[in-house]
Amino acid sequence: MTSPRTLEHPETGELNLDAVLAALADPIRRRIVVQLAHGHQDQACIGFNLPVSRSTSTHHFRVLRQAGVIEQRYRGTAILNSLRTACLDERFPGLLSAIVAAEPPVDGALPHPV
Amino acid sequence: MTSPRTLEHPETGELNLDAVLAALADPIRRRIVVQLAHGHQDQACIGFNLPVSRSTSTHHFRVLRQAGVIEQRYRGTAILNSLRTACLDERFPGLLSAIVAAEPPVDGALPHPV
DNA sequence: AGCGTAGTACGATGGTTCTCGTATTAGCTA
DNA sequence: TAGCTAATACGAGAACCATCGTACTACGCT
Repeated sequence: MTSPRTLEHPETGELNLDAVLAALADPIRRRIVVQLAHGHQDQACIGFNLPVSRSTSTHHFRVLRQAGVIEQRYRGTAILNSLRTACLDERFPGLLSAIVAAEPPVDGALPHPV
Repeated sequence: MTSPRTLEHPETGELNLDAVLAALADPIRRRIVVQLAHGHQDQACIGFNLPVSRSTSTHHFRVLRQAGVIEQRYRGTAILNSLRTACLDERFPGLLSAIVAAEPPVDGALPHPV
């Protein structure tokens, strides 16, 4: 039996405003965040229907995770993504909600409604 | 008499979250914004005591202006900078204050106190 | 074992950004 | 006019970033 795969996440106290803002400055990454904020917690990467290739998608999810914006955990072959709302709000109160509120909900994100 | 120099600013309705977040993702630019927010409105570029060369400083102020974060207007040979607080709050409510609040006040920014 | 699915690793490419130094412009003042 | 100050223009270098395709790993299912 091999050890289970793990993913590195910064702790709440390590969250860095530079990294968080840089992560959220990209429209594709903001789209991911908005979808997570609008009730699509624990969705696999592939469910976000992003307009980029799989490898680029991996890249964007990794940037969000390393900045501490999302949490990713394995589940079978997939990865479940969730927003680190509480951590972000502790370190940078109001930031996430301001950005999510400024962004319109994503259209056509889910081809087959859940 | 030559026509007075002018500087291009985006209108409130043209403010774009991509550009604003990218502008605020840089620590030097955020330092400028924090100083402006903490009561140093209408300060000339040179008064910010930034740890970069003059040309780099010009670059950062231009990025902030073109993103619509600051307003710049000529006054003699200098440029007076001010935060576009109202515009930003209209388009992206709570964003600016969340970022300013997340950033500690700048130490040693003003070598000779005003 | 074999196959399919979800995601990663790697290398490459093209574009953007941060940084600088030097030369220059605009306005003020002596 | 000459000199000073504040800022810009321009060109260059280095670093970074988004994107892709291909090859690969890990897991679940049949």
